[in-house]
Amino acid sequence: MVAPKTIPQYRKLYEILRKHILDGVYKEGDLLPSENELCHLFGMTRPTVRQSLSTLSNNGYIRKHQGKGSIVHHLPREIGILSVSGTTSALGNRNLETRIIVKPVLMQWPSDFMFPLTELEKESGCIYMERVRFLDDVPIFYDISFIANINLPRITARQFENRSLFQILRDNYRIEIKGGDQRIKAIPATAKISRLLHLKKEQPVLHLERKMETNNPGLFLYSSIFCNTEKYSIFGRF
Amino acid sequence: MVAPKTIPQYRKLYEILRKHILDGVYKEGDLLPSENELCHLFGMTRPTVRQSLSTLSNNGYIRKHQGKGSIVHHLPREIGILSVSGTTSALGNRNLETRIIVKPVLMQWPSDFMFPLTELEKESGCIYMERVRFLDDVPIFYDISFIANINLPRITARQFENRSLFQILRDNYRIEIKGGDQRIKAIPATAKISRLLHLKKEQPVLHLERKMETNNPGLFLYSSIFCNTEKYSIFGRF
DNA sequence: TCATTTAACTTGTATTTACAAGTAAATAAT
DNA sequence: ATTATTTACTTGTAAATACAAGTTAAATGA
Repeated sequence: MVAPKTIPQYRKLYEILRKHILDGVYKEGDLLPSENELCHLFGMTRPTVRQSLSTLSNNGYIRKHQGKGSIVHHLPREIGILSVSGTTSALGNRNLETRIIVKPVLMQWPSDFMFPLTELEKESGCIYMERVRFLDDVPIFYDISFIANINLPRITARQFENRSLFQILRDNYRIEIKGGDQRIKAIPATAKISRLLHLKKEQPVLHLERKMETNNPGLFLYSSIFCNTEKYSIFGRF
Repeated sequence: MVAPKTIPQYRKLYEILRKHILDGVYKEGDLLPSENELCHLFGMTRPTVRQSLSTLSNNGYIRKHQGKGSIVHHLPREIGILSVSGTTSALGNRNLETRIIVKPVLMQWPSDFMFPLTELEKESGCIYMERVRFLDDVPIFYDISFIANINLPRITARQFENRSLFQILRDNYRIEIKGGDQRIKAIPATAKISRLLHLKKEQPVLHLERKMETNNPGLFLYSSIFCNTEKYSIFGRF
């Protein structure tokens, strides 16, 4: 683990309020304390409080209304960075499991890679792995990940089962995802995909190709994700 | 048309920089003028300039780097609020066309509507329309729209061909989209969808169900969108 | 009683000031 | 010539202050 840097005040308040919303202290439709109340409660000035609320708003946790206040928005449940919301069953603490199909190995980048690569990335090779994620014992995501092998010592030796790749990168290498691009398509399931996701061949699956940016400039994470959207949908905000 | 309210300074600067980026004055990878330079150029203070840049960053037009500056990010092409990016051909000024399948009509909401509705919405009924959007004469989107009939006089009489629904709402009713939720699935094309999008039956299509929030609290736009993602992908940021 | 006005809240916009922290290029020392 | 160091720039964080504008409920008027 790596020593954390000093966390700014607005970030601390953001994390506190976010946790309270996710824990149900503030429920959907509730009014958050006003900006001035938060100032007094946490000993900050209004611009600092407003920065926290602005980030919460941008990330979809609240909606702000001039003259009224900040109202808690409904809560997406996140898996990795993907949000899913069930189309049939109600939200709840579902059993979530990750299974490794191909353990992390160091290899060359595929020649027809889905995103253009820099010279540095090409030279470094990539760490490759395949996982399937289950929700209530139903396979939902088949995830193929690529990371450039830049300053990631001993990563292939680490335990990935039931632990988020993002969490390992944050705890051990202090790498955080800052954002990214994605392409979304609907494709027919190949033989391999239908086998892994327990689908019939040619059945429609969602295909996401993602490039994620990190706080380490020049280091990107790439994922090709196949989703079974028969029972669950991908949920998003814009 | 409705008289516009006063537009805040940070919004003006946002629009100027956004237009310059879209027009290619600042190209991908370029460094924007520094915050202090923008202050002098536009006669604002740094917090105001920073608010513009922060919005640009949140909307994916730039990426900020401490110590370096603001760097122009690549540009997705937008159709309505959806962004598409070609998987084969290069970006360019494509021929974009909207064709009405069902003209706007006032009707009751479907009984099994995709989102829960408020009492006010149910009472008001909805304005319904169907459109298909073409890119280079290829049908890409089949869009079914629903709007609650709240304070929208004479909307069914207006011209919708080749003009964005969002633009009409903004110009005539001063309604702006502030954000929204969406569910994404991959489904097999029905007979109607395959006919409209020139696809084989059962071929995978992307299905988006969107609820869009407006600056008018209580007024939402709903869309059910079917996308042919064979040649183009839906492009997004997170 | 009912409608209007007022007052007390809320968030939105904007200025000014100060220092911290990251980057890159010019400068000095080896 | 090469390596450190300094310096000058960049964005990040934070405070204190002021007024505008939207919302709500209490106070006031007819």
